[in-house]
Amino acid sequence: MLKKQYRLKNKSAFTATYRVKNSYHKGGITLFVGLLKKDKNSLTKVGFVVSKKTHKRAVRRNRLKRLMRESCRLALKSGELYNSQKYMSLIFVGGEHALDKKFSEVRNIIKDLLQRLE
RNA sequence: UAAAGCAAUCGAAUAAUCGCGCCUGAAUAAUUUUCAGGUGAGGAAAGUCCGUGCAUUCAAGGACAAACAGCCGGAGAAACUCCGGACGGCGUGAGCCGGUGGAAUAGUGCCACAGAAAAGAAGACUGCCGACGACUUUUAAAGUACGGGCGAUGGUGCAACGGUGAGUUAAGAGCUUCACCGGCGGUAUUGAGAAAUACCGGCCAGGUAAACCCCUGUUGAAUGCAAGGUUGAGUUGAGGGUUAUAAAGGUUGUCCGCCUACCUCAGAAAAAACCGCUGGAGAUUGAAAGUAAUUUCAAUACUAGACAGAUGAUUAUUUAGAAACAGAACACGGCUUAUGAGUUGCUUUAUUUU
RNA sequence: GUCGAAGUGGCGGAAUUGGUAGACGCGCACGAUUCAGGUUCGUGUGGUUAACGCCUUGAGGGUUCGAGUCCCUUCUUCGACA
Repeated sequence: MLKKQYRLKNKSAFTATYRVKNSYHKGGITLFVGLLKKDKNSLTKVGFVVSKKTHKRAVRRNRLKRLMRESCRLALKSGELYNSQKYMSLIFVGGEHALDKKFSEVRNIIKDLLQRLE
C-alpha cells in the first residue's frame, strides 16, 4: 500500500484525469494518464479503480486492487518508473480479464505499461 | 462395523524480509516528517427479509381507516424471534415438518370445460315404481306419452348434499330402523390452557378466507448516520465609512460626491475541519432460580473506526502437493442464503461376535 | 450505504375478477410471382419424441381442483438519491 501522499484522492481529480483521454491498455488493466507537471517538486499521485460492474464480490475486487498497489509500490521502490514522474496523476483501472491473474503477471503488466509512457 | 438423526466446535499455523490504516510517546514552528511501541475484518461482516435503539421534521384529544400478527402457555426491548406443550402430516426408528382463528355466531363473490344439477334441497337428462287415484284391455289380473311417488341407478367432474353392509318398501331413501366408521353439537371428568377421554343428542352441514370479509390482538406518521449538529475560508447583499470617541488609501491641485480597505448585520455555504463514532438491551467464566428459552448476582478482560476508503507481496516448513464461502462503514437482536477439510458428544436402525 | 422497479419463444411485446400460455409485430425457413433479385402473397416457426404424450413464464417451494397471475424464499438485471 502506498502512503497517503502518493494517493490520488478527490473525485474532481479523477474526472480531470479521465478527461485527458490518454490511455494505455494491456492484459485487462487500463492506465489513464493526466497532464504534465507544472511544478517539478510536487508528487505524482496514483489511483486504483476496480468497479462494481467488473465483479460483484468485494473480496475479489479488493484482491486485484491490492495486487496493483503492491506492484506499483515495488516499482517505486526499485526506481523503475521511467517517464511516469512527468505526469501529475495516474489511474489504473482493473478489468474482468485481470481478476484471476497472479501477482507476478500483474507486476509484469504494470511494468510494461509504465515503460510505454513517453 | 456400516448407514442415519440431533447438538456442539473449528473457520489454517509458524518463521524471515519488504509494506499499509489508526492510537500513544519522543523530536520538530507545525495537523508535516522521522523514530519507537501498541493494535488492526466475520460466522455469516453478505442478502436487506423482519424488529429495535439513535437523529430530524410533523402531530400530540377521540373515532374511523390502513398495515401487520393469528393453536395454547411462557421468555423477550420488539420481531416473519426463541423455548415448552397440543393437534395434524412424514419416517422402520432416533427424529423432522406445519401462515394451525372463523365457512351450523353475520353476509357477499368464485367453482372454467364437462354434467340433469356446482349450492336455493333441485328434478328439464338417463332411469326405477304402478301401492293410491285415473284411464284402457279384460274381469284371478295385466298395462301406462295420465295425476303422481322415488332420488337408488348411468355417465361428468377436483368436488354431487355423510361412507360400507343389512333390514324395511310398489320402487326407494338416515328412514329420530340396526351395526361399524367419519363429521357436528351438548354435558361430565382431567388439565393453567390448546386439547384429550367418556356418555348423550339430533340426523349431516360441499370447497375456497395465501378472495372480499368477520372476530381477537398490536402499531402516532414520515425520512434514514449521505440522519443530524458545531466551526466556518472565500463570495454576495444591506448599513456605516470624519456629523458620535479611534480610523487608511484612490479618483484632478482643493472641496463635495463616488469607490476601496476597514467595522457591523443578514443570507447562503466548499473538492474544508471537527463531533456523531464505538464500553454495549454487549462478551466470557462461575453460582442461584427454571423442564427450557431466559433471568438475577458476582468476577474477569475490552484491543477496527477508515473517507478513492487500511490486513498485502515474496520465500521456507507443516496439515491435505496449490485451504471453502467470503471484506467492517452508526450500533444491536433475529431470520434467510453461501461454505473446504475435520473433531467431539448423545441417540437410532441393520449386520456380525460374545 | 439507503430506496424502488422488472424478469414470458431468436428480438420487441400481449394475456381483465386465477380457467386451453405464447395474441400481434419484427426476424428466420420453405413455396408462389420474376430471366434474376427486391417488393408482394401464402404456409410454418419453444424443447424432446416415430407418434401419443411430457416439459417450459429467471430458479425453488407453498395455497388451490387448477397459478404467468395469489403467498414465501432466492438469483439476475435496471433505475433513483450525492
